[in-house]
Amino acid sequence: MKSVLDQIRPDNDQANTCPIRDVLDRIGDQWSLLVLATLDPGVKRFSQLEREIGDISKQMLSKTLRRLEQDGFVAREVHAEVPPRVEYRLTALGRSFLEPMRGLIRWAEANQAAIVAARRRA
Amino acid sequence: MKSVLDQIRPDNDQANTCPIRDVLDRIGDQWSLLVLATLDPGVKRFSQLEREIGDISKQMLSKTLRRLEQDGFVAREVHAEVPPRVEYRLTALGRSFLEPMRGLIRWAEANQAAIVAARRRA
DNA sequence: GCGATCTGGTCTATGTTCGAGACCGACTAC
DNA sequence: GTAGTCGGTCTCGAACATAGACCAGATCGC
Repeated sequence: MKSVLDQIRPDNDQANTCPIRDVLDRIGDQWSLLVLATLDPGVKRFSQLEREIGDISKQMLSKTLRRLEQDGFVAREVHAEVPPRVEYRLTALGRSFLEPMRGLIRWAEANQAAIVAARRRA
Repeated sequence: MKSVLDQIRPDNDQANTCPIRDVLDRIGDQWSLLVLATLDPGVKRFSQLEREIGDISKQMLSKTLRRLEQDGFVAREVHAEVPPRVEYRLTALGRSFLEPMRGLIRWAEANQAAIVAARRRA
């Protein structure tokens, strides 16, 4: 009778690290998912990500990329040229993460109208 | 050749409201998902949610619940008694949202070890 | 030479958000 | 009268995000 969602609750983590809270605290911020999605088609440079995302600040892009790299979602490759060239790409882990995300995205597309309607009613 | 994930990018929204960004900005915060998950088994009262989640402040619980109610994920029912009794329950929309979430949660469970390992390596 | 330009960032000042915890009304139990 | 219950709200300081200036180091036009 235990729901998968039970796993999300804090009393379920022996070592003070509930997997879902851990993962979602890093992914669920304003930008991480957006960066991952933008990186989905292939390798991109810093300024390319900046342009494509549009409304992210350099600082947040930098910070987000560094954390995603730390966590093994993206790989960073520096080319020692002038001007410098830095490339970012998804790792296998990053790509595998986007799989379940697509389900959520489909849900969002299908149900946004309902949410907007509820918002208007309220 | 268009990825579903393309939908996430800002240049895809005519009316400045990309469905996925819209939905995830509200759901992807620290607490919303946690509240929804806690509400999954059934009706709960305010202080019950507070106790079960544990590390949420009253303010954030209140704010999160109000936004989830606004967006049509949860329903709020006040019983005019003393002391007051307020019950929260998932709506059909809220329940349907948890479906795709389960995929993400399974991914988190399966891959957290890899993330922790990457973090240690970095 | 002299400046403008390119890149991938960092630094700083300002604004927004968050958690802790005090406080509240209305009523009950002692 | 004093304390406790419940579902919140208010205030305060701390943490965090944002915009935008700034940087090095090399190359380009003139």
